Amino acid sequence: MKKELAKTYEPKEFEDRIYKMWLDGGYFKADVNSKKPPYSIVIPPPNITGQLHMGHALDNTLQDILIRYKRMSGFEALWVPGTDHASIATEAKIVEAMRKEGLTKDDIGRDKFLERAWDWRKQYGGRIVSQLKKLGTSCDWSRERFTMDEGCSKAVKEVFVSYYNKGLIYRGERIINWCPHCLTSISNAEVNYEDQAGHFWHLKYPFKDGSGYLELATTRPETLLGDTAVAVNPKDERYKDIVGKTLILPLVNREIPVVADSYVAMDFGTGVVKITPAHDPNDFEVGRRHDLPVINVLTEDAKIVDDYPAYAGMDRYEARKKIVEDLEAGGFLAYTEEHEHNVGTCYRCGTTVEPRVSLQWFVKMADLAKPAIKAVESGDIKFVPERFEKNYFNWMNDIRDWCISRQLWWGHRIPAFYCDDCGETVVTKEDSAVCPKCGKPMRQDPDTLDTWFSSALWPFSVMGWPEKTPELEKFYPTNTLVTGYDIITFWVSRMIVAGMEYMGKKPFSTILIHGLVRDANGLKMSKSLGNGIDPLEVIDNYGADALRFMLATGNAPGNDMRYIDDKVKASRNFANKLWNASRFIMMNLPEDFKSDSLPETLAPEDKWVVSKFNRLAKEVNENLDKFELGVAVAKLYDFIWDVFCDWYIELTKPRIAAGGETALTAQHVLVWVMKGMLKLLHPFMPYITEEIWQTLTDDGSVIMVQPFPVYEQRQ
RNA sequence: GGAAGCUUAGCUCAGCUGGGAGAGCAUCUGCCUUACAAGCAGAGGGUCAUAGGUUCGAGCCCUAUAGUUUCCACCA
Repeated sequence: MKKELAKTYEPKEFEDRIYKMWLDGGYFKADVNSKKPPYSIVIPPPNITGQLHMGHALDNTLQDILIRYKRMSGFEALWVPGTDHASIATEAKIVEAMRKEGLTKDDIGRDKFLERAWDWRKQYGGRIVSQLKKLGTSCDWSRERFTMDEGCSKAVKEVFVSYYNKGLIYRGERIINWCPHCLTSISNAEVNYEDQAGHFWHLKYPFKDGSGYLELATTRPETLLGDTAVAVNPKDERYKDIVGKTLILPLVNREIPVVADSYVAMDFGTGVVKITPAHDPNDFEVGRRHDLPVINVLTEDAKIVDDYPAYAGMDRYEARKKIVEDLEAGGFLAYTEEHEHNVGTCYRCGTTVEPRVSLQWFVKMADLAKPAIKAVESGDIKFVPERFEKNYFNWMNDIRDWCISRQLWWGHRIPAFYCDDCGETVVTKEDSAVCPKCGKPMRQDPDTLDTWFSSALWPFSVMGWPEKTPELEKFYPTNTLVTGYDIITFWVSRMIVAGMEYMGKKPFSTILIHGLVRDANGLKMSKSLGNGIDPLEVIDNYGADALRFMLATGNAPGNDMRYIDDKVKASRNFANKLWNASRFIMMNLPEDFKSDSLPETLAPEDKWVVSKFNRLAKEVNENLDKFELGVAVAKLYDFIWDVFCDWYIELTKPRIAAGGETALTAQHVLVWVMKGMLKLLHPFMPYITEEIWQTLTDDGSVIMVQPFPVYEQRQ
């Protein structure tokens, strides 16, 4: 007696059971010694602070479809999972938790802080992993990695030291983006610009010789305190005579020169710019060209420094208000106009960033970028869809040096050591250093590295680099990277750079780019809007298969999609249809039915459905090979519902009722096509196909390791 | 300032290298027909944004325009 399928499709009844069966069976594990051709994917590591959201669900569904397809198609398929330590995000969580206890970082010190952070990671870092499992992801969990585990940390040190020795990393005093809330530097990739309504204050700076005023405009009057010059364009006839004259800085009474610099646009504002080298990137450059002093007027949390008693301790906006009042009172304010301008904000916390001069570590990008650009230009690495190449080239061709030091404790500590006695610097993989000049113990740089520094090494650090491992040998370069377009500059570009530099090989062949999952109104899902849909809730309501199917349907690579509940419902209904079709077949099979192949003689409708199926199998393979997952899934839907259920099954009913030879033939064809459909559908809907397969075959076989149908021609 | 995407049925979207205008949901009609009402049979509904062009033939290729979204750069 065959096993029976439950009367109704209840995914909750079997999804967890099946996932456990796969895990216990070791079906997700990849074998480095396999003779099969390799196919590998490394997961974009989710933040340990994260909870599974729709973006993860989409990203990982696509990866799982590919990896299951390849695994069934005879490849040794490896999908390496892992998580990212997410330095800023995690540190912010810990700091916030401590704040509730009335503690600060300085109160408890670095070691205790890190203890807390690791505890936190132990407690919550696995959360997202177990959530990923609910989706049905067939990652090789025995190879799970963490960007701060021993191996990845070793890779980070190795790269840092080697970059340094090659002269590709330097430390220098530069103007960087500073987040006054996170209290750390951030790279220019981590700054988001947004339009904000503001003002344009026209100020009058008096000449020292009493010959009147020079009018200029600014959006940030509070930085006036740090002005060390005023600039005009050298070609500007209006101001030819005043270059070289001296002005008296209002409120401060500092003497500052008028300099000529081509950076100044003649047709904007009054054609006169106040120069504040410490608080504006362009002014910083002008200052360097004219050898101007750099006067910092803001503290790290963006308050006025003590040097200006009238404003000391005020935050930048408070100071702005007061300074404008004082300027007006002193007769230095000509007039004010409304002005919309772009303001940089921290991508983590949204605080307006403050350009700040400080000592930081940088990676020199220009030379490193060249092979990375070439790898894409030559077609060695392909973006799907292709148009995202432009995005990439745009960023890479105009690449700036990458500020990699962060004033944070959670992360990879910079392996640089300083001698307080003689100022010597040593960069080493060792945990401590002794000054080679004066023999004294050295002090390690307190800063940590940008999170993306370790992520950039991910494709090879997870495979054991810098050791020479069989994993690298077998599975590097990886085949496909699946990620969102929002992360091309942060992550994709830097992985290509690191891969080319350290492996001498691209990190992956194809980059499959997907879009965002938006809410039903087309808005970005976000915590602050509260419009996020929890994938776990959806799975609870409709099953993981329905969610996966929905995410793969009606969506072309690189395009955003909307989450609409009805779409999941439609997917669930489809699963239900398949469920019932298989029930129909099973309840109409004879007791001792055995079937491995098609009968010799087929009725016309049998031939028709078989030929339709073969064509489907061929096309699904082709579509998957071209990453047209949405097209493949639509064809499966159409075949299963329309061709198979609505037509073929209906045609078999009278034959089954008639019994005899014609019934037996129909039964064989029904089973043969059903098994083929299940296999084709398995990468998309792994649970239901496994459940039906095991009930139908009842021989202990597992669908996830069955050969994927290619073009099953009858002999 | 530079670049890209999108505009197809009431709604959400597919449509691969140019030759049939499609799906789901919604609407309307009739069905609880023992696989499935999470369903079945059927119906209505589109100058494929606009204007030109290439072609035997254009939703698809080219040019321009409009609306919309996004990315990059950033001028005080």
